[in-house]
Amino acid sequence: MDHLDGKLLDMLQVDGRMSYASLGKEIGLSVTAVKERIDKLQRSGVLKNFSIEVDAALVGYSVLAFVFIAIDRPEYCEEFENQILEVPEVQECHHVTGGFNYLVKVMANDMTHLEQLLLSRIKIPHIVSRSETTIVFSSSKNSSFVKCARNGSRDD
Amino acid sequence: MDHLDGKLLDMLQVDGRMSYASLGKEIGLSVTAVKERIDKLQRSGVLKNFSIEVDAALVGYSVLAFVFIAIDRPEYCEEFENQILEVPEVQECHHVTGGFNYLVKVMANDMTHLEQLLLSRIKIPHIVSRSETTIVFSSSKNSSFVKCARNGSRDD
DNA sequence: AGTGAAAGATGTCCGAA
DNA sequence: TTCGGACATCTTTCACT
Repeated sequence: MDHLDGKLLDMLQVDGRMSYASLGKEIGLSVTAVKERIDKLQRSGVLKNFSIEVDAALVGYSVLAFVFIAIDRPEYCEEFENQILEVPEVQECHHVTGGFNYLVKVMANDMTHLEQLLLSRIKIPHIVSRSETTIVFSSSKNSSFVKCARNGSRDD
Repeated sequence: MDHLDGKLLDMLQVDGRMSYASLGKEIGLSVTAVKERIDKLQRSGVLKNFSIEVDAALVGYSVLAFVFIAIDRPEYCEEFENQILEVPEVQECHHVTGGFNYLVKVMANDMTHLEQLLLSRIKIPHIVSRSETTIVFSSSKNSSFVKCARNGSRDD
């Protein structure tokens, strides 16, 4: 992965529909060379997939929350992760340092929905011993952009 | 936004390169009808943009952290948000409930880089009074998928 | 790794219902 | 909103450097 690959990844994150021709024009490569690089980035797993970004609020998820979870015993961790994988409203589940074991990011339609999710699917009896929920008022930044091109050469 | 729009959004989140023809085959609409719906979803802002997902670890971001931030005085919040917007390693910045004001998600190349980011760009003097950093060991789930289609009708 | 050219697939625009 | 058809553009493959 060199600097040109980084630029390709940055450009495609901004517009995943850019053609090989216009990508190539930006970095000075032919259509075929660009395609070959992108294919290779996909095969290596760096480019996980082509996608779209959806405005969660506009499709009805007006509540966002972060929930810290403490697990009763370490051997229950795998079971917890498996259960959480099944919950579509949970976008992220991180094993973390500190007084809790997991940090979970949850989307919900409203407070009632969040309450129901926490009670019925997240604070799993006999597995989760303690939890602490933080509600998001608003997000001044909420992207998934990963800067790939190193700075130092102009990218205009 | 009806059920078919929801299905389109779900399918495009999984594969943003699906052709109008194959999208149409799945939901029983013509190429033109699919294009018209997708254009409309973009205009309304529900579909924010076409993009790709990049594996952060594979491009060198091996450290992920969540940082709680307490702001000294409420009138410094805007300045904090503006400063944070400029930091590419900060993916998310949420105004939250609880003992802190903000929760920030940060990517870094390594621990040294994280330390440097915290000291030089996040724990801003005279604005940030207190912070608490949680390091991520591993993530069993880290997606940005937003389920848009309501359940009840089969989607095979 | 890179190139250009040809062929097939796809996006886009149109008039009509 | 939806459709099908016509045309422009893009993707993909190939032979070659």
